[in-house]
Amino acid sequence: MKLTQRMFVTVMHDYSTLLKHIEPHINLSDEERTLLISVLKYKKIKRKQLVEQPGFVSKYRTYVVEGALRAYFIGADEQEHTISLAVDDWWIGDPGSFLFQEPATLYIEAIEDTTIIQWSYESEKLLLEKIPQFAMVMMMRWQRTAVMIQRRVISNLSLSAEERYEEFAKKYPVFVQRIPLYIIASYLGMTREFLSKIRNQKISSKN
Amino acid sequence: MKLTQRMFVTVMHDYSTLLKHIEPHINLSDEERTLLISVLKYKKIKRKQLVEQPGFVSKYRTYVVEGALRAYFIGADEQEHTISLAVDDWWIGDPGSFLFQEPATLYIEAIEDTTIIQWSYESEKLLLEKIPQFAMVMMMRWQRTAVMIQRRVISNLSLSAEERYEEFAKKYPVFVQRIPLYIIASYLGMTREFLSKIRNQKISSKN
DNA sequence: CGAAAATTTGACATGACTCAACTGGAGTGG
DNA sequence: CCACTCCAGTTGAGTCATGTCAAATTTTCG
Repeated sequence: MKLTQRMFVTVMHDYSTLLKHIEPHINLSDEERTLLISVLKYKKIKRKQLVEQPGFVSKYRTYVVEGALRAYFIGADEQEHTISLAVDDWWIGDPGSFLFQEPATLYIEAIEDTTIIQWSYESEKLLLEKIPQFAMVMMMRWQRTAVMIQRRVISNLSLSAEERYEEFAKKYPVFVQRIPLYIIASYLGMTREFLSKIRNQKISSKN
Repeated sequence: MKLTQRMFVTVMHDYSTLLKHIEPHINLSDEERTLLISVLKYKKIKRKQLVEQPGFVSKYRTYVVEGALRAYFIGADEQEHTISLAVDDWWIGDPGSFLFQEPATLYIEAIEDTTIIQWSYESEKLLLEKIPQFAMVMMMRWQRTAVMIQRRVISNLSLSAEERYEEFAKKYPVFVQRIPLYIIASYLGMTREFLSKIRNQKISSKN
């Protein structure tokens, strides 16, 4: 009985989703998998709680097992602007702060109660050193990330508020269900009021 | 005399800027440097000439030795939107097309007569295979790229047209000198006319 | 259940766009 | 070396998409 309890504490966290995320791109030896897992930290975050905030250096990469987080900042206009959203099986963070180990500019906040897995800056160095293919996986990830962010720039440049919302709703139906309107509006670069009007126009014009 | 001529043709291209770009992050053995150089292609591009265009798969990474290129697309609004600009010692491309080897959506066009260095998709695979630290360098590059693009999203979300221009002019004085106004406007997400007005207002208000 | 947070709605304001006409180079060819 | 065209930039008048503000309503959650 004691044994099972200890097992629960030290082993029972479920890293399978994260491993499924990484393993298709890489063949981990048993040692390597053990190293990777040894470095992971499992955390539970309550709704509204902050994972990072401006002024503090970002020490961890954050992978969302389940729940929802957002990254936002407060601009000179004193408005919140949402930079990124992450639900189950996505990553989120303040990449500039982590990369250069300088104070963050973003808040990372839980939109729902959320469970995350993290690894530290030092651990990432270790992983890059000890697992030859790890850099490759990360490279692919960052490249895809860059492509995604660039797509967002493209929408911002060429689409109207209504078109941006439509594209968003089509691309991320999950977000439309789970993320409050005012956050979506701040992600799309429009006011809550205007997004509200867009939504209701759509409904009424469907009759 | 014959010998010098051959040397000119096969050896004389100046890869030093590119190597300076890469080598701080990596210790290349002589073999590795030879491999890298063997894979590079040196090209001269005339003003207005296209390096890539929509519908064609992007086969090369492009590094600008000197000159200026831009990446743009034509939106549903039939307007040109500039996605990225590159002058001396920068990279440019359609990363989505290269990564997934699917048809490009972007035009890459020379703004001035330009010299570039390229390597192919296959070569990149080779470099990743043969040069252990190459993935690491690329990872860092893509990570920095992602951070940069994200900064642009931040400006788009939180700044007015005038503020965006001011930030741009401060950050990239080179571009203000060398890139025509209508391209800068399309990069910043505003019309040529409006940017023209912003510029002239600024001058007149300085008296 | 009650307070706080999120959303909706309407009237009004404005930043940025559209259109159209004009100006001033920069090539280009005779 | 002029004449011509073409492309980039400028300017102004009118318009439209989106923002602002404020109040009413609905939803959420402790």
